[in-house]
Amino acid sequence: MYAMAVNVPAAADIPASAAATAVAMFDDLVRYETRLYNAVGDGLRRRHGIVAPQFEFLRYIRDRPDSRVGDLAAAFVIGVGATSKGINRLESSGWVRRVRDPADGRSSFLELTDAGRTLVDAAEHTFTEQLAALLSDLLDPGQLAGTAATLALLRSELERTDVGAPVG
Amino acid sequence: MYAMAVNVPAAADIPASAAATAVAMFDDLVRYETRLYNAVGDGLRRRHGIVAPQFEFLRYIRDRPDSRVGDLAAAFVIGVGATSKGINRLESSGWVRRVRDPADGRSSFLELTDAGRTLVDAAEHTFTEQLAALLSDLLDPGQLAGTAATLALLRSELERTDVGAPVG
DNA sequence: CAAGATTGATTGATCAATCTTG
DNA sequence: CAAGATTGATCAATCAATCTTG
Repeated sequence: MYAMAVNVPAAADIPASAAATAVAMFDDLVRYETRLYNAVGDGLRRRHGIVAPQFEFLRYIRDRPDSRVGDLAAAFVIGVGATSKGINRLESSGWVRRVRDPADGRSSFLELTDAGRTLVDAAEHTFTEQLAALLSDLLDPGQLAGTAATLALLRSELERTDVGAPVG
Repeated sequence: MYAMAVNVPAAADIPASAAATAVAMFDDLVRYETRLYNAVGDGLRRRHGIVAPQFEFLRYIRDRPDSRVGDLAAAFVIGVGATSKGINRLESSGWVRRVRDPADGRSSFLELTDAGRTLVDAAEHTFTEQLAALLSDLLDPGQLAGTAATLALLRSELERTDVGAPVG
């Protein structure tokens, strides 16, 4: 039913050294994330002409009205400079608008244009479909939920302690 | 004993939609990987003057004698051009040598210099220590092993089907 | 002066084209 | 011509400096 499902290791399979497991997991995590991100990005580029970070920007802006450049930078763990330039490109393409905050002239609210909204809604179908094929179909629900919960925990720990944040 | 350990979700906690879980997991996976990679890289840069990809290159070459540029590109899922330039930088720094393959003049074997070996051995201590602090200490052994096994499975599936490979 | 964002300079990654050797 | 690698052009991320507003 689920392709290549693997069982949770029994106690005997747990390596003596947690550090060695952590090093191996780091490697698997990084290479898996790279390939998965590439694969999803390939599909988005082929079908919609945008790359993965652009899709993520558009979706974030769609789902969080009144978000600003700094909000995106924090969410995606990249510098505000890179974020500002990314928004420039989305604005040039006609998918995003900057709207000056009347209450604080230093920053702008970001909002989608009609074209941007149409695009992100279409791209989201591709995105979800691909993740289902590349992820859900390979794991049984328990594995998926368990791994998702662990990653969410690890992520929240690094966010809470502000580890791994970019410079500026 | 283990900080913030989380239990494997019970059946009732499993969301109805696997696709929604996959989308959420993708987000946690990508942001966690970004922060973890940044954090590890920060430590390596501060203590040893190298960035994370450089450490990974050096360790790969140390552990796999007679490896070539194409081998590293495949292992790290980046283009051969980027790999070649990365090796140029490591060679300029005096940590890596290219040795022409006598049996095939098109490619070179990569090997560490003495300085490179000293560096990677020292950096590996930092690397392992940081991963222990950022990863092992947050999870109980079962969680760690289970998540590691799942990530290894997912990675091997993408590698087997050559999904998410770079262009050139 | 602090906060938010933008800009400019450098570095690094990607892609395509090229070079060399099998 | 194919395989392996390098080079050059372009694009994007980073970091630092600057600008503007609170």
